Amino acid sequence: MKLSKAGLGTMRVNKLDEMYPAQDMLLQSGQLVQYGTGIFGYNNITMLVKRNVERIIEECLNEVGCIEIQLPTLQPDTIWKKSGRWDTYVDDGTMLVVKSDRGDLCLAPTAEEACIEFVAEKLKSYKHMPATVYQIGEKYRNEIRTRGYLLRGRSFLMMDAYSFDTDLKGLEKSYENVRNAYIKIGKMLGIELLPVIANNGAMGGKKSEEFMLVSPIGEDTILYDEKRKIALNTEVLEKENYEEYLKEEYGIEDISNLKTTKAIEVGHIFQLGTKYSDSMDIGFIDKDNTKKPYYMGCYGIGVSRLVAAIYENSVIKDERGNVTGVSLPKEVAPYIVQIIPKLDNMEKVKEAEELYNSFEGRAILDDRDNMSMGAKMKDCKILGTPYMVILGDKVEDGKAELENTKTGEKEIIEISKIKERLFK
RNA sequence: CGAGGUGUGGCUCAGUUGGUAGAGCGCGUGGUUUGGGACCAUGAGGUCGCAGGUUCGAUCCCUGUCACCUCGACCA
Repeated sequence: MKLSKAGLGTMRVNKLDEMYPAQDMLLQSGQLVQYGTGIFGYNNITMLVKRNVERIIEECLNEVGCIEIQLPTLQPDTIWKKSGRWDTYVDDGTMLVVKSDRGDLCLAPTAEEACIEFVAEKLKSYKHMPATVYQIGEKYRNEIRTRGYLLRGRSFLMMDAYSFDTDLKGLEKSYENVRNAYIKIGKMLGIELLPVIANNGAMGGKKSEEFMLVSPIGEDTILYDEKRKIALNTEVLEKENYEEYLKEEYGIEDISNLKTTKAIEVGHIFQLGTKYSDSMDIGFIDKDNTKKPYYMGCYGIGVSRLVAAIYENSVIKDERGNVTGVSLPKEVAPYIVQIIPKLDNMEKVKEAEELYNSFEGRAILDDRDNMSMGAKMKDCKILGTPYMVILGDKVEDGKAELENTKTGEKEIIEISKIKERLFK
């Protein structure tokens, strides 16, 4: 991307939101555009970060045998009335209802009903299971209280997966399978996604864990011990018989000496059991030729929330603690390097152009004139590009200064070796 | 839905004890600049959220309304 043609508008930012500096910066620099409470448009870079996150999630789920599908976002009230959740969600205000002359519809807040209808015609026999399907799509919830820009909006991108098994044992296996994929997703994203024991009450069913990113801006409070690999959401303690729940489902007896930490919930996985199969009366034919309910699991990842969390987790500060920008993890950064040539030096401009081309779309060339080098360096950090290459008078031809924007480390390197260095 | 707060140019905000508005940044033009947010000159851009009321006159006072933000119950 050439910045002179990017139409990014102003990048200089004023005083930033103390709680969510990274997202305020995105808004002020035009990388996010707000349309209303909890409703945002994405500019090029934020959109591409989101797409990279999607791609990583897809790869990890595909690897463990999940099948990607696409369910409708606009859904008829009929399937929701079948499960009994229409009235619940309409009454509590989370459901965005669309009235039409052909009946009521909703902008789906989640898709258990749609998914079970989807598989009902396909997973007819025990021979067709286990099966896990997933989709990545926009979800809508008329949140009574939105919060933290993309962290909780009324419209958000969510990956939702649903597993179908013939019995509880199978469900436990499918659950474990997706759980492992989630852990890998965290690794691939370059962040630590921590499995945290959650209250299973909300969706019904047995086991339930949340995947959290430890962060001071998190809404949730967790109890955590890194060595013993125990983490649980404090809301579990509000549960009746929580000791029994922890022991039976997770084999945990001792929860003393856990330290308290704030965390952002980016994923949640549930063993639903037969709840929806029963309420909607949908199932399969088992070996003994009788109809039985599916054992179902459901698994979510808030993709847009994850994007927000990654940004907030990537802020860089100056000595005085002021936020000066972000440095995205290489794993999700759409542009890995930002090239800043001294424009009145034709040799440097030529070198910059060649380097830019060699990155085949993964680099930003700052070719804006009438702007100081220093200003461009600041802008690099506002866009979140992980590396900066400066081609100026201070280095001889054929060499450049390479800076890691996260650590601030700088080195003089031969231009021909930059690409290799960044992709190793 | 309960409690608080804020609406003034693209962004951050001043201001008018009531006489229809300013700054910095950004944007346009000409020129000088070019290594961690340079400068000079010049220009464009606002029915002061919206609707009523009081007043000779309202962006300012009153009432209503809408939008947005923060805190509670809900959630990826």
